[in-house]
Amino acid sequence: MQLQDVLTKLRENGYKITPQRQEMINVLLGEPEHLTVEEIHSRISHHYPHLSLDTVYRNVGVLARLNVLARVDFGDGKARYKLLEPDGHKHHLVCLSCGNAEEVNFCPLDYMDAYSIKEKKFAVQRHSFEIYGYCWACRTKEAN
Amino acid sequence: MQLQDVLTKLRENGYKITPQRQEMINVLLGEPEHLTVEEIHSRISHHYPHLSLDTVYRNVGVLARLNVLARVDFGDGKARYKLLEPDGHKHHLVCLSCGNAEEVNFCPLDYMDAYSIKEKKFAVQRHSFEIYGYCWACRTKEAN
DNA sequence: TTTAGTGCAAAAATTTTGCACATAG
DNA sequence: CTATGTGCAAAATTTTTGCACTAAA
Repeated sequence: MQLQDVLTKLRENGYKITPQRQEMINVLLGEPEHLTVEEIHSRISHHYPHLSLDTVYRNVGVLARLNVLARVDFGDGKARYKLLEPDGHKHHLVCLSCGNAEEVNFCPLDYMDAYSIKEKKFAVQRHSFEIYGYCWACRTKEAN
Repeated sequence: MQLQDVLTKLRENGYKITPQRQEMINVLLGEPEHLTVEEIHSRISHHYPHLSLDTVYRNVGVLARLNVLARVDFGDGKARYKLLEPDGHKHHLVCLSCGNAEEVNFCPLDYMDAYSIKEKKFAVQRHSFEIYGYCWACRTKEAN
């Protein structure tokens, strides 16, 4: 997900581009880890002291609803956020009978803790994720 | 993940098999959705009134740490839990240079909201998830 | 019999919300 | 100029914890 995509999404949905939001987007761009609200807040307040936690809470909410951020739970009580993977790749439900493929709105990389990958110093290039099974049409056809 | 696997994991780690835990496991077995603590509690307290929320909280914690349950965040403030997919399938970091494949401790199906799949009445048979890139060994070799 | 588990109640922690003022478009 | 956003403070909600008692192994 790129800067322009985020700004466009905000504008298209009637949200304003405030300095606070720009700061948040700047932090999230190019951040490979999932960040808590506090982490986002603290990285900004260094050089931009006039930012409240409340605002960060409100804006991660906005951005998550706009499908800009993935919200993930790593088991401590805090929600964590990361920019979604760029569009332009999709995953599918693939029917083993008719071969039809329906898009699925989920990319594993958005929800995976990148820690193990990073620790192994593995440089990710691409990934595959497909679900195979039988679609409703084929299942009812076969039943006759 | 099957009943026997759960019981074994508990025993092997010195946890006791209490009626409360058995009730919880029964609810989770054969439940395709991710349940909140309250949902688990309420499904049990119908026929087993002597179960406190605290106990459910404690036990989802235990089971998640034992890698029996996946803990997922769907965006409302509540943690949700589901039994992990059965072992016996693994996903990998595959090196595009040397072809080595390292196991990765993450299965997308555990963390995916099954709602869209269910709505489409798609019957899942299997799935693939692999991450491709370059391992550290190959990356340093090439740099020479 | 010993160690772990449970229920109760209270506390902690994160997240949400109401309101008055500020500001982007 | 108008509608949305922000900061502050207070509130709501989920989750955790201390303690005495119970129960599994």
